[in-house]
Amino acid sequence: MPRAPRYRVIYDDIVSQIRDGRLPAGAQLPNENDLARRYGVSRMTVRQSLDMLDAERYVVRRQGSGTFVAERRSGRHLNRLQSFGDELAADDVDVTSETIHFEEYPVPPDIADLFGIRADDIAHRVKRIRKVGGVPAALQDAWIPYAVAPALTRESLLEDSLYRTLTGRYGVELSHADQELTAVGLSADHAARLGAEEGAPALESRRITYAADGNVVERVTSWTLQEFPLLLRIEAQ
Amino acid sequence: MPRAPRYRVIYDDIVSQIRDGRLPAGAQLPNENDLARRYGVSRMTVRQSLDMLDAERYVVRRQGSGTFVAERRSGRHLNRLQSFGDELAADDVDVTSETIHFEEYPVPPDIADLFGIRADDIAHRVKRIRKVGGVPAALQDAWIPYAVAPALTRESLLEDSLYRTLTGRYGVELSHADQELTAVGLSADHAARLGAEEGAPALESRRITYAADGNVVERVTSWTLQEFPLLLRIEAQ
DNA sequence: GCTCCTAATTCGTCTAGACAACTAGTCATA
DNA sequence: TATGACTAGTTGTCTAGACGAATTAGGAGC
Repeated sequence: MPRAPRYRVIYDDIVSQIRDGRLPAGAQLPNENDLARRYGVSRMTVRQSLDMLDAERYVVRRQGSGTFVAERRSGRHLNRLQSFGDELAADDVDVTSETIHFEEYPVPPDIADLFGIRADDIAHRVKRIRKVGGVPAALQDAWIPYAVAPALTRESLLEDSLYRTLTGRYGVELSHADQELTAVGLSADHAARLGAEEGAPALESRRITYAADGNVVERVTSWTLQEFPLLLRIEAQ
Repeated sequence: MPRAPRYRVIYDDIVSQIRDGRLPAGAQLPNENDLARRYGVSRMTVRQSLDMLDAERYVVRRQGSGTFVAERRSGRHLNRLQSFGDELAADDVDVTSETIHFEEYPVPPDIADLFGIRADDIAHRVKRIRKVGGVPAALQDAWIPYAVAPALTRESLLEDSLYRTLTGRYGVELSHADQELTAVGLSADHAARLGAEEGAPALESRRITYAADGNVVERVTSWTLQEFPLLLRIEAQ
């Protein structure tokens, strides 16, 4: 593990303060000069951390006034790379997961190509139903290269999200994800699993997640029912 | 028009070079010290411009190697706030627009509240069909406060995108947009206009665009057929 | 009470450097 | 021919300031 740059350490520290409630929504952060003194860095370095926090909507900056912890909106926020559960966490709803399929499976050629392995090599394949307040909300079909998480078990997916398992247990440093969104009609099989009608409209998402070293970490296709919108904020150029 | 900061001027200049092909995809930019000399600023200021270009995928930076113009993927890129046409511009397809409805219309209460005007005040309402290569791809239903673009005409929408009309002709400085995505089945009316079956799955997007001064600039609901995916890149936290 | 002005506070922009980390070559050597 | 060390070039990180722009609180004057 290479040592993280200081602005990253400061960013992580403030994120953890926001996550665990030490810095509640709406709270004002110490001003930039104070932060610089406290962390023992120059103001420019603190600003680099705040730039990241701002870009990811953890904080709102107001010139002349201060920097404040952002209020969260309801829905699934797509601006940060995070688990399905975290995306919804601010809603105070119960997000659960039911694994309906878990095996090590020979990969088809397109997935093999994506993962940079040989066709018919083994990868994890996990299908899960995500429920919100006990109601099925989405179905996920994930491929994970065996090398990324050799000891992945059905149990390890129960207690924690795949994202936290990968980043925590396997030390994978995530970089970014490319996501493709379309509307589709549910197949009979998928509809049955989600308790919906065949052909019911659903949001199909094909996501490829990359690690910091450039390797592909997972390829997930998911179908989300229309009652669960995705939220997205786009910055002006 | 307040004078733009230097990093923004440099950003705009490089974007325009990329847009018009002077900097083609894959080309290497001058190094940061060169750019600083050319624009007569310090390297940190150039880096601020490059940070923005990087965040919006205009360029890729490789430590030790250089900064390069990014290759574009096919589809509609949602990471930047830009017009429907610009989202698809890199695909070398012909994006056209057919205005099927244009009038000044009393706003319903929810829109009035959003715009900060009184219910039954007047706003522009524009419905358009967007076509890609002559084929209907999406239907857009937009509300624009009268005050934002008092002289908006049907003709002005023909020759240029709404975004460029607002930013160019009316000097509106855009800040960001909040977007909500769901899958829906098309209504009979919408399906007919898009040449699709009633109930065909479509991506419904409800977007609210904000100006830099905090005012709402437009509220657009759009329905996109399933053949035209949206692309999105999500950064790790 | 009210308005206007001023001062303090805060974030925004920008400088001119320094050194570290990384990449892609070149060149000597086994 | 391969390998490894070296080097030039590039972006990454960081400093210690300076001044500008926006907001807010408080006081002076009415």
